[in-house]
Amino acid sequence: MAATAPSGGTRQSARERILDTAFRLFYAHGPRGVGVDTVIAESGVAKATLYKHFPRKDDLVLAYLDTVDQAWFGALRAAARAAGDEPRDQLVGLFGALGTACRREGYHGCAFINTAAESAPGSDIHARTVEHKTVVRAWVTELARRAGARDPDRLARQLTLLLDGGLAAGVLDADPSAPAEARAAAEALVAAACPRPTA
Amino acid sequence: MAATAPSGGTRQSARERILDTAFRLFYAHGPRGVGVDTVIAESGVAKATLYKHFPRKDDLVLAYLDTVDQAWFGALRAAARAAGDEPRDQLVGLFGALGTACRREGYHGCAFINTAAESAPGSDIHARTVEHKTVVRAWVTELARRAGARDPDRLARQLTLLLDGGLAAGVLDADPSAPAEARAAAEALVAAACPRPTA
DNA sequence: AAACTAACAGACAGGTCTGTCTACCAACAG
DNA sequence: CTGTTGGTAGACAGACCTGTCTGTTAGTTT
Repeated sequence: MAATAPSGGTRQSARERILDTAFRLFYAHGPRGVGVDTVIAESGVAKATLYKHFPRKDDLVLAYLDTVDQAWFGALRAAARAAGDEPRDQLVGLFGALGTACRREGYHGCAFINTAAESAPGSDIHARTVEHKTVVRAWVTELARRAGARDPDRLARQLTLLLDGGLAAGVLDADPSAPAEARAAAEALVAAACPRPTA
Repeated sequence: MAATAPSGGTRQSARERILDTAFRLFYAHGPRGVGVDTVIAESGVAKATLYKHFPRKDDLVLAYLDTVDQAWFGALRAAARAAGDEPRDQLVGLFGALGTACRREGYHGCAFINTAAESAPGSDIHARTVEHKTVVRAWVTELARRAGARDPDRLARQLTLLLDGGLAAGVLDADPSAPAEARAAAEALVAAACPRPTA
């Protein structure tokens, strides 16, 4: 999801260099589109070192997904908090993270959707992508509940659909109107689903 | 996007067999996840024959995208028509295609989003996926205009975001609640965007 | 009958992929 | 001084990838 790579000012350990490089390359080309040799070359690490930290390439992909999960979920929470204390406002505010991500150089849609598209449905990697979406939706559901939504599950599903739509559109083109319209639609849906205006 | 493969009852030509097989395999595993040899083996065709009809693998992928485009766009139009003559109802009705696709065996999300995720942004293939989404959105925009929407572009953008969200969710899991909620959200958005109720 | 067309069958080249292995080096702890 | 830890450098195996090439077979047209 086009989040910032974890940066380190000081000299990084081999593990960190591998993860940073993998993050950058995997997000840009998809895990399947990047060979282990490329990660090795660009991170300036020995092959044995990479395979010591990540015995199989899939382990590296899972670590990459964990990194993205933290970054993106963090961005969503930050955007929600920035919208104020009212859960109702936060439900709309979290779409700010979408706009921020979309404007970032090299934005290429949702890392989880993109990775899920190229992984087998039963695999560990696919399961991890599903898990991420489940956790995010659970968080939105809780927010919807606190916002007094008539049916929090329903509102959360609708909002995450919009969010995923905005992210999915990002893999095609990074048109900034998508996040803006997603936010506007979210406002309408929240207004329709929460009985009494909080203010 | 999980549309039906073109079927032929009689003996198919080599070209048709190649396209049908490519459709099935590419949709299930992604174009990059299927080797030309596999397409050859499963379609029972000689290698020279495949390369005669499709000089490069990319040509086969483009033909695959054309097939999906026809099938999915056709399904959208059919679902819209099935909802009646009122453009307003058609805007909601087109989401029926999402539910139908989602319930199909082997449903795996949107072929265009999935393919775009694994293709380079400047490539022919990527351009074709963008073109498809553009055409669909233009069609929805026209529908929104005929429905008397205050801002047809805006409503179309919001509805296609929902549609893409529903399709993107399909690559994670084929939960049938997603299409249902997408449709419900579409109803709310259409109601909010079209000034006077038609009836 | 002869020529042409479409397809089949499969070897082959040249490249890339993952993952394993050997050998070496530098820092540091006891 | 010696053993351990963490890293570098790169050869190697075995599989798979795309795309080309040779040769054969069957049906159709002239």
